[in-house]
Amino acid sequence: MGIKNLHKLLRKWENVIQERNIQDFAGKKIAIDISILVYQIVIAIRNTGTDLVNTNGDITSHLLGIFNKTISMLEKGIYPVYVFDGKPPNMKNSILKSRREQRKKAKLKMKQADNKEDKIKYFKRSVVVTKKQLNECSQLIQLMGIPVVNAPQEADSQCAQLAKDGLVYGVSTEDMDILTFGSPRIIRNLSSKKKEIIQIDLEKILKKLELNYLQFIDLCILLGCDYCTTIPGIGMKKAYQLIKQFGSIETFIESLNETDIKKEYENLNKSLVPENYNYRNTSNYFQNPIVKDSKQINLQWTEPDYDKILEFMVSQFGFNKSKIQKGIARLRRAYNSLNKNNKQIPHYIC
DNA sequence: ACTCTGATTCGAGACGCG
DNA sequence: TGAATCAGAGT
DNA sequence: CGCGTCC
Repeated sequence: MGIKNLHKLLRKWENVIQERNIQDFAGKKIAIDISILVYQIVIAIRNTGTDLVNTNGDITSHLLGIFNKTISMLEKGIYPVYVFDGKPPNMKNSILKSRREQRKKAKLKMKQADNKEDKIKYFKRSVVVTKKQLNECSQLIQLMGIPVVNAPQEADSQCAQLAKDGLVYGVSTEDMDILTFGSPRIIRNLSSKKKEIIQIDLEKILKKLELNYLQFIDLCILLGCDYCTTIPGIGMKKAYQLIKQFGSIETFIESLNETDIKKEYENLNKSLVPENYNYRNTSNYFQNPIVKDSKQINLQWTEPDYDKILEFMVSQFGFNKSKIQKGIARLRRAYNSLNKNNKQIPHYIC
C-alpha cells in the first residue's frame, strides 16, 4: 500500500517531514480512513492470540477500539470524520488478489505453526475485517455524533477530496498516497502513544523537490504504487532524477526512442519499460478518482446519544456495563468542552 | 561508491491491577 | 502491511 | 512499570 520509499525519499530534504504535537490539532477537523484503523485495532488486540468475542461468537474488538479512539480524539479537541470504503476500482484488482493470497498463506502457516509465537504472528496476518464489522462501526460512530462519509470507491481518495475542498484540515493515515491524491497534508501516527506525530504538507514537497503536482504524481508512479507496475532498475534515486531531467514519464519514454538516450539508460541499468505500462491511466486516476462531491457533504458533529450507545455496546454486544458507562462519562465531558471551546473560537480553521 | 532488491525483523490498542 | 535495516548483487 | 485483560 502507499508509495514505495516516498517517506524515505522525503527524508533527504530538511523540514519536509515535520514533527507535531497532538495539541497542534485541537479544534481541527481530521478525515480518517476507517478500514486501516480497524485493521490496526483488531491486529493489535490479537497480541494475546485471541479476538474479543461476544456470546454469539462474533468479534467485538473493532467496536472497543473505535469507541476508545473516538473518545480520546474528542478529548484532544479533534473533530474526526470517518470515511468508509466503497467498491475498489478495477485498477486495484491485482493488488487485492495478491493480498487475498497472502492471507490464505498466513492462515495455512497459522495452522502449521508449532509454537505459540508463530501462531499469533500468522493469526494477526490473516485478519479480515468484514463488511458487517464496518457497518457496526458506522452505527457506533453515528451514535457518538460523529459524521460518516461513505466513499463511492476508495476511502483514500475521498479523504483527499475532503481535504482539498477544505472540509477538513488534513487526513490521518499511514498511507502516503493520500498526498498523491492531492491532499494538502498527511498526518501520521496521530493516535499513537509510542511514535512521534508527523505532518507532511504537499506544498512543501513540491517546493523543496521543485516539482509541480503532475510531476509529483509521476514520481510516485515511478517509485511504485498500488495501481501500476514499476520499471525495473528504477528506484528512489533514478525516479527523482528522471523526473527532474525529463519532466514526466511520458517524455522519458518518448526520449528512449532517441538512440543516444536509449543507449545511455540501457547501458547504465538495462532498465526496460514493461509491456502494458499504464502510467497514463494511473496518473489520471490520481488526478480524478471517483469521489462524492464535497457540495453534497455536510459534516456535523452532534451530541452523542448516550443511552443508545449504552444499549448498543452492552445489550447488543455484551460489553461490561460499568466500563462503557465510564467511557460515556468521558465522552460527555469531551463533547461539552469541545462545544465550549468551539464557541470561544468562532472561526477555527477546518 | 551508488543504487536497486530481497530477506528479515518488529510492531501495530487501551486500560488497570499488582 | 509497512517500515526500517542489512546483506548482496549489479553498474 | 510490566503484564494480563478487555469480550
